[in-house]
Order: sequence, then structure tokens, then C-alpha cells
Amino acid sequence: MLLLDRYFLSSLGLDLPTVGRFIIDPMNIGEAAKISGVNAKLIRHYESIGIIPKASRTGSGYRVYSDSDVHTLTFVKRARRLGFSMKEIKKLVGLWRNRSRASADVKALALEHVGDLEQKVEELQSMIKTLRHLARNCRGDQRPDCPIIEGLAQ
Amino acid sequence: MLLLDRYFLSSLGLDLPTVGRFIIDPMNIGEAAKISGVNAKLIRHYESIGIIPKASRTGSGYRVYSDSDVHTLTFVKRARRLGFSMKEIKKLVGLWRNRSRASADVKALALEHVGDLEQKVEELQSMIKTLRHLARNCRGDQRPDCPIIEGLAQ
DNA sequence: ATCAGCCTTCCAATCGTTGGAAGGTCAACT
DNA sequence: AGTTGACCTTCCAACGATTGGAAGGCTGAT
Repeated sequence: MLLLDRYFLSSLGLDLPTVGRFIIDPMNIGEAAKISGVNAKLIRHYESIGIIPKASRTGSGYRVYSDSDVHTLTFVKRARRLGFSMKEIKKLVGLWRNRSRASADVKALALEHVGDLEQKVEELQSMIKTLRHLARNCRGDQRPDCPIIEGLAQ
Repeated sequence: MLLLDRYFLSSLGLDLPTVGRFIIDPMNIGEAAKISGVNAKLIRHYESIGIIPKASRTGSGYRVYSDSDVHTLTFVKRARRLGFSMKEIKKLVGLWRNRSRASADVKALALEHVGDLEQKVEELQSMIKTLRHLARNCRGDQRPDCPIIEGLAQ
């Protein structure tokens, strides 16, 4: 990771977003795929359907990705793994990509999604509880008929 | 929910599993679908591919579901919502359905899956953190360019 | 010069889900 | 007894998301 002095940058006629977008740790699609865990082919697909912004290109047409692009891809990957639809993910990613949206809107939307996520955490923890319960009751030789127990317990 | 005296049951020549399976709160596929949130058609599909055990039938062929069956369906629904594949879910459900498996195996497998689930919880919490970060930085008029910030921050 | 990596478009296949159609039985209510 | 809605079956189509291959071509580093 590069450490940048913003006064040095402005002396070059550059601003931070530009730098973030084009200069910091630039890489081809292959490396971005490797780091983010998102298939290169899928990255192109995501770009084509507007999930992620169009990557900038080198003079010869190669896509160029910054660390922050990779971060977005990682976020998408994560969200997908956690069962979000591409439609939902488009919204989520759009949230912090869309610089023209009013702050209040973004905040509201973000917090709304936080609620969603927290519910998922609860559901996961409920599943964890179920599995732990199962494991706990498997010390002896005879395993109890867990489904019935669960059925009676709740 | 029915409260049952097991001595009363045995006086009828019944045991608890049988009771759980066939007598406690029996319902048709429609009600089971409504309670569990799993489409009736999908329940039949799950049965056909072995995700859930074959439902018992009335004399006329209607499928009959117990509370514990509904619990299983809810579990499947949850797992699906949280991004597990049907293959994974088959294993998970099989875990506490399979009475012939050795206790130690079940315990090990269950705890292995708990690890998986806990990683997902962490990923969710990371996403929550990201969104909260976004929301927190949206009080002022000008929203910072979050992707860059995220990119620099991590 | 070679070879991996990138570009494009198109097409096929998988998985999970949902819906419809067709043809039939069953249970409950008037 | 008749009607209505819920259930039974099988089959077929479609969608969303992902992955892979094929074909044909350019780029960049050794």
C-alpha cells in the first residue's frame, strides 16, 4: 500500500479520488479476480449489468482495478455468499458509490440494510444454537431423537 | 401445543417418536408451507430429492406434517436464505435426522458446521461495520468518497 | 518469437425456485 | 348431492446467478 502526501499530489495536479481510482496499486482483471475471489469472467459480467462501475482501461483496452475496486468486489462476493440477490447487492454497492445522492437518504438506506443484516446474524445464531444443541446431546452412546426434542422444545 | 403424559402414551401402545411424527399437531402441506414459509410445491420437491424425509400420508394420500417437520422446513428455509447450497443443507438436515450415525461423528460434523456459520456471522458483521461507517459519515452535507476511504483504511 | 493474459461475442449447462397446465381425488360446507 | 378449495401426479418453461467452452484477436513481458 502506497503512502501519499496530498500536497505532493496536488502539486502534480491530482486529487485523491483520481489517485485512488488510477494510481494506487493498479492491477489487471486477473489479479483483481485472484485477490477478491471473484472470477474474472464474472467481474466482466458484473460490469456489464452495472453491479460495479465500468473499469477504466489502459491505452490498449485492458481493464484497470484499484484497491478500492477490489474492496467493492470483495463486498459483492461476501454479500453473495450470504444470500443476497444481485438486485439487493446492486443497491448496497450503489449506496456508497453514488456520490450524487443526498446524505440523509444514504444514511437511511444504509441503516435499513443494517437491520436486514442483523436479522441474518440472528438467524445464523439460531442455527448455531440448534447445531450446538445437537452436538451437546451426542456425548452418550445413544443420541436422542433430536427433531422431536426440538419440536417439543419450541 | 399438546402436553403429553408418556405413561398415558405407552398405555395406548405409542412411543414418543411415533407421537411426534403422527399425532402432535398434524397438518397438511398447505399449512406446513404457510408456517415454514416454504412453498408447498417446493416442499414436494425437497421430498423428492431427499432433502427432507418422505412425509407420512393419510389413507387418501395427503401428506401429513408434524411440528418437528415444520421445524426442519424452517431450518432449510433459513439455511437457504443464508446462502447455503442444497448439498450443504442436505448434510445439515441429515445430521440430526440420521439416527444410525455414531454420536461422535455427529458431534464432530455439527461442530464443523458451527465453525462455518460463525465465519458467516463475522462476514455479516464486517458488512454491518462497513454500512455503519457509511451511515456515520453521512451527517454533513458532503459525503466523503467512501470507496477511497475504505480502500485507504484497509 | 513465444506464451500467458487480456479483449470480444455467443452459446451451453448447472442449480434453485416458481409457475402453469392437465387430469384426477378428497374433504368440508351448504 | 353438488360445489369449492385443497390436495395428488407429471411435465414443461422460465428466471437468476454462475461457470465453462469456443472462436478470433490483441498485448506485454521474457
